[in-house]
Order: sequence, then C-alpha cells, then structure tokens
Amino acid sequence: MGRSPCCEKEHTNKGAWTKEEDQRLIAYIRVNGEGCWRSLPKAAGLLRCGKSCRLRWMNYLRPDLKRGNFTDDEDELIIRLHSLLGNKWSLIAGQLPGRTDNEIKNYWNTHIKRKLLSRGMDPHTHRPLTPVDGAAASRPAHIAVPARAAPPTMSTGEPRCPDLNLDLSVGPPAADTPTSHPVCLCRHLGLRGGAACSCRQADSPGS
DNA sequence: AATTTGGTCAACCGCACCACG
DNA sequence: GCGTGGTGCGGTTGACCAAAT
Repeated sequence: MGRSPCCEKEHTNKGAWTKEEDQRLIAYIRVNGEGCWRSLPKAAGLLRCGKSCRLRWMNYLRPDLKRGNFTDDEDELIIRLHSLLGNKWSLIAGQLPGRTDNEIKNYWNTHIKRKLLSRGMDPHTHRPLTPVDGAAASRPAHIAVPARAAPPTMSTGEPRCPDLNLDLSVGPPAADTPTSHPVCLCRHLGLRGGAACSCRQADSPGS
C-alpha cells in the first residue's frame, strides 16, 4: 500500500559506525559532495541506509563541526532561542555555528533542562514553575518573573524575546566563521524555494 | 571488587514537507 | 491538481561510561 521504505533494512548495517565506514563516507563526499543520500550508500560501497549516512555526516563527520563543551554564552543563547522558537532544534542550531541540532537537542535534554529547573523555571514554557509544582513557592527572590515570557507557541508570530536580535535573513551571528554554512531561516519558516528566498544558490552546492 | 544507578550521546524511527513528473 | 520520491526534522531509544553504593 504505502510508499516503499527509505531503504532495504535487511541488507543494511545498523548501530555504531566503524572507522572504515566513516572513512568511506568522508572520502565519497569529498569527491562527490553532499546530496543524493538515497543512492550514496551504494555508490560509496556502504551497507547503510541513506538517512543513516546523512545523519552520520551531519552530526559527526562534517569538517566544520565544533566538538567539545558548550560555553556559557552558547548556553544562554540556546535558552533564549528555545524560549523564542520552541523545540525547533534545527533553527536553533542554525544560530550556533558548528553545532548540530542533534547535539543541541541532547544538550538541552541533559543539561539545560536541569539548569532551568534549578532556577525554578519551566523548561517548556520558560515561565516560573507554578505553585502546583511546589517549586515556585520556594523560588528565590532574585529570580524575576519574566512578564513577556510566553509558552513556546509558534502561532502568534510575536517575538517572545524582543531584545533578542535575530536577523532571520542572514547567517549565524558569528561572522568570523568562514567555514560555517550560511543559514537561511526562511527555509525553516516555510519559505523554502519561495520567491522571498534568496538563498537557493548558496543553500547547498550538491542539491 | 562487584553491582547498581544515573548521565550522556550516537543513532534510529516515523512523520512532514517539498520538488518533480 | 495529484501522486511519488527524496530529504530534513523532532522524538525516542539504547549502548556506553563514570560515579555511587
């Protein structure tokens, strides 16, 4: 009935990638560039699903990735972007050069959630925890109630952090990262391929 | 020293969107 | 306008490791 699966699961490897698989993928993309993920595994001699190859490349093998701990600045930026965008990890990642959506998502779930809870903030709404939670009652006095904080809904289109300067038409704020890909938020905002989008050429050379 | 528990992160899965014929 | 294929995204899982008991 429906569409065929993205790949033949019976003849594909799963689980952790080996060094050899990594090398094959890197070598292939160096020569042929990104794109055509569906046919890439066969062409590269990999027994992997195309999606798996893409994920491995995007989240781990890309040369412009910044590995290592998040800085306090990045922490705060993620928190503010999340309050504005919600769980739009790819959008948030677009504002953090060298970071991937998967990395940020993991970091959020493991570190920042706890950080916000310790501040007496609800990680979902970015509002102070309600008395029902039993935490707000004990909220320290120095934690101000943000009057403009609102649930992370995307429907109003109203910025929840007016002081956060998000230029939606340009790349990441860090201009000194020549290796990072330019980020076009119009793509994420549903304008992909639209007339308003001027990023098609720069988007990706392979696609 | 052995076992348990909790944290971290790479990877998978399913769905949604877009481009194209 | 519709159906299909390809790609990207967000949620979830599970393996691995370190700290605690």
